[in-house]
Amino acid sequence: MLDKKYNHLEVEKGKYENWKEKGYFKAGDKSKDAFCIVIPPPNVTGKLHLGHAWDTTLQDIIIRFKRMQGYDALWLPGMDHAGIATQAKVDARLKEEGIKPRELSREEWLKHAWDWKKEYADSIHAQWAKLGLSLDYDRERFTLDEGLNKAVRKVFVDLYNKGLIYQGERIINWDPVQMTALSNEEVIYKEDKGAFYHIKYYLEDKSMYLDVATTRPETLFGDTAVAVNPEDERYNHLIGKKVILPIVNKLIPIVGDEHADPEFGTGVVKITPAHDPNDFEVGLRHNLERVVVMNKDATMNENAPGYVGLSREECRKQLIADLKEQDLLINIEEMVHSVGHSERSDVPIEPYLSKQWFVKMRPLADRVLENQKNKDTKVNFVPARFEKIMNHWMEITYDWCISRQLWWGHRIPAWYKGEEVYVGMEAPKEEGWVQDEDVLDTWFSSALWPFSTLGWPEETADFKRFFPNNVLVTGYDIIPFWVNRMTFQALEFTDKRPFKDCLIHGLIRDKLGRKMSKSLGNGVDPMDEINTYGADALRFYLTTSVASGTDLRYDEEKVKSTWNFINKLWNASRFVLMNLEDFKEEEYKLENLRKRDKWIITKLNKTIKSVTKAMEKYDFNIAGSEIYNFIWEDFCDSYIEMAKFSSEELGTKSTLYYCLINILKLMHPFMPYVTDEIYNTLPFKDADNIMVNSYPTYNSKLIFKEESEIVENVLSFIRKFRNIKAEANMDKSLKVKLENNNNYDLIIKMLKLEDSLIKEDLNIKSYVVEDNAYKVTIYFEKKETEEDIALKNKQIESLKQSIARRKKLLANENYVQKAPQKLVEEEKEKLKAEEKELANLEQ
RNA sequence: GGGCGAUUAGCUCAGUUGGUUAGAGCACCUGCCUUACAAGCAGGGGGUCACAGGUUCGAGUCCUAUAUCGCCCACCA
Repeated sequence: MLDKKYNHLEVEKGKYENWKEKGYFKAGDKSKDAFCIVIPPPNVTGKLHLGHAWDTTLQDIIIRFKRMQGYDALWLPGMDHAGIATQAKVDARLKEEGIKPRELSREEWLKHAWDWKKEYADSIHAQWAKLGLSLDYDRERFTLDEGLNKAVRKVFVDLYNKGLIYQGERIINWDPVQMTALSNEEVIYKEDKGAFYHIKYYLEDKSMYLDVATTRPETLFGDTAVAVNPEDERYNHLIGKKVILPIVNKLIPIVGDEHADPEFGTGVVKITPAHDPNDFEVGLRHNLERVVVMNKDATMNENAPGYVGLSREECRKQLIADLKEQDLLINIEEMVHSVGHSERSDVPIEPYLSKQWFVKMRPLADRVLENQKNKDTKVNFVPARFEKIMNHWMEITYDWCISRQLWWGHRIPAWYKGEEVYVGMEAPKEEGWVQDEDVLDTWFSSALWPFSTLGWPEETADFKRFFPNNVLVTGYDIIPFWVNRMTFQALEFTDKRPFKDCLIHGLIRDKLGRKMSKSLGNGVDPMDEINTYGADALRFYLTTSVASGTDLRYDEEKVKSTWNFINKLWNASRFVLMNLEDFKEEEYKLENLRKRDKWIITKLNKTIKSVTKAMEKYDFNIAGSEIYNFIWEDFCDSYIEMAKFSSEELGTKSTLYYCLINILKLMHPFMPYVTDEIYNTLPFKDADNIMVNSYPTYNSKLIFKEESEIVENVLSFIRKFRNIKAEANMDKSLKVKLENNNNYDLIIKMLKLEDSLIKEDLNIKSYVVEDNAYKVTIYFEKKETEEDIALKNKQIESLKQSIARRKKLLANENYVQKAPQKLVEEEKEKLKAEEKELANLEQ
């Protein structure tokens, strides 16, 4: 028998290990239809946060649901090496230990990194277990696995051979702390206080100067021109002349270029092709020299004589002082502008001319856009509006910088020998080839995740069976980084979408709507919440509180109230089990049922139908509230109360059993632990474990319309009676007269009316409670007070208003003609009922 | 500058293809220790659905405009 109170710590203890041991999480039954989800691999950089808990629980719910429905459901786990993020953390730890990371050899450093990975992988495994995730660990992958490595190399080589990967000197986003290139997606723009520095660029003959405004004066050493707009009549006559580059005192040309916007700044712009992407383009058009003026750590190099070795910031300060001294500074105009920062190291990125590897995006993106037009092969976003984010990105896309000057990642499969370049799966056999030092962007391997984890490029059984995946679950913030890239890589390499559906959720915020962050200290550790309220409560709260795609404000109070709900389920189960103590399997028959039994069976079947429908559509908040209402209101508050009066009958016992086992199954995907616990205490069961059991199916034979209506009437009558009794503040001395009908007994019992009180010879009539088939006259021995009369008048008034409204509506010919007939009929009936009630009250 | 979302009860959120007296949880008020559960039971109060128009017999829901908040993308010499 269950304990008196639900204790999540007791319930959840040991269960996960048991499930794992029994092999319930393993896929591979070929007699069933396949269903597959791959987990968005968490980074091996830290603890899982509430967002992970939300994301993975959604997947676990889907996979448990599908497994119960009889699919061969594979949920494939794995983790991401998270190149730059992990390297930054490993470096930080080494520094704490007094080791300078860059002074280690690559091999030595990698040893530390793999130690780190192991440590964090262990911790992630422990957290997954706490959450109860039914992952198939036999198929777990890591992005640096040999298999995935092979997939990465194959994709790189193939794209290279197709001309879709190239090496080139471009302006890229440079992180001067991590000293690596970044993709545009890894740059976060922030509003920073800055200034427009207006500097005098004198004409060669010193007859006049141009007012050049810049936010980055320190790049002046790399200026190889100034540009004006050819249409700008203030300056266009100067095109072709030369100006003296301040401080450096070398001559640079004035060029005419569209890039200079006459409306912006002073209309004159300095051109630094090696330190600005737009200037780079201008430089190409005018064949300008590119002068790199900084080192990789963003200190000034030898091209900034007199400033060599200074940091960007120091150089700017010094340069401004020097310009001032030489009367070359006009003024400083303070302003706020947005500056790109590195996502990981949070320092301002430096646009930097550098030789890197790029993916040519246009053809790949076009293929995605084309595919999204075909409803049979497109990725279906849920909610659908998120498709626009992907499509927009595909429309404006630019080439993807994929090389990173890091150690932690997939080494680029390119080898050099003098000027020669070799790109291939393996190193060239001959002597003298040196492999590219760089690694690939983390997202390059993540983009292959839905198929590389299944064994691709080999034609493995798993790949054939489980690809495309059925659904991918992730937050909307990851669409540009990941969903987009998985989509074009899958189309390019498998000719298929990576997954049929893409379920999008939002971000977790704190109670005040702020993002959870370390700096605000408002983060919540899901493991703490699990200890306090249990994984089941956390899971149900996270997945049923908001509609898909919207952010969730985390509110601990609600987790608490979810705990109460589980306690309610727990106690209802206790009641059922107490009544099933001697119940035997052969006695379990849905026969000789009372109306009340048929009513709850009907309700349950309707609930099964609507919950299943909601689950199929990933509407977990709807599924959740459907089950919640069924359990609490229908089953506990109504049925159990009625069942108490017939609990000795086999029909009622069977109904209790039928309801409980189906409730447990409906709840199982959300609350695996507590449902497993209760399922195991049933007197007899239909499977070894609830999670491998069949999901409830709607049975139209168990819809008892007539009996249900009668019970509905009884219940609504009971509600009405209690309502009037409470409103009129009647005490226990009330007397009733009950007229009519079949469920007389049930009503008396439910309302706890004693037979002795039912008399017809009382003298003061107060209220007649009437509801379709039933009628009760309530008498009570005290006289009507003024309050009673006022209340009665109030009721009469509101009834009159309602009647008037209905009459008006029914008098509207348009309504009667155009509205569904059923609605009109209902209106008419309600009107009749109200008129009758009014007549009673006015007696 | 372009796009997306939000705006519903004191708070957090639902609200299916428009169907006519808008729901839940928490909070609040009243009465109950009714042996499954007081972490509960019974009952109750509380909303001109941001705002202004429009379509319709009928609008929280569809259309147009506005406001406030949030997010994404682009630009920012």
